[in-house]
Amino acid sequence: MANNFTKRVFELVREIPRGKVSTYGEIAMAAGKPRGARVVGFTLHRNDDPEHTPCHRVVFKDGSLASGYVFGGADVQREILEKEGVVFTKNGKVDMKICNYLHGNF
DNA sequence: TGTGTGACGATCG
DNA sequence: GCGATCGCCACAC
Repeated sequence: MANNFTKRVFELVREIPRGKVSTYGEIAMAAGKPRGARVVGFTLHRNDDPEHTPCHRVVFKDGSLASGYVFGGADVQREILEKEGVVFTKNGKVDMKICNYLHGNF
């Protein structure tokens, strides 16, 4: 992690409790770059500290799971999240109303 | 130092 | 409602 921004991203992701998720956009906003959602994704892709960086808890703003999930695939990611208590809708997306950790946390 | 790229997100047609 | 396009910004080369 070179910048404070990147550092903040990992810090925030690590801060997500079990059974909760967050979005790239929310993390980017919380890290100080409201339009840096893309950078968040790219940063997590680099994944400096996979041991303490639960990137499976980071999803799209609409609740969709990230593409190219490195831990095994979108199906595995959904399974892990369900196991942790994250609620999924019948659309196969995360219920952001319940599980969005940073929702209204600004 | 400059250019290209991408785990996003919003807007346009 | 869905696909295509643009903008954004850190990082790799």
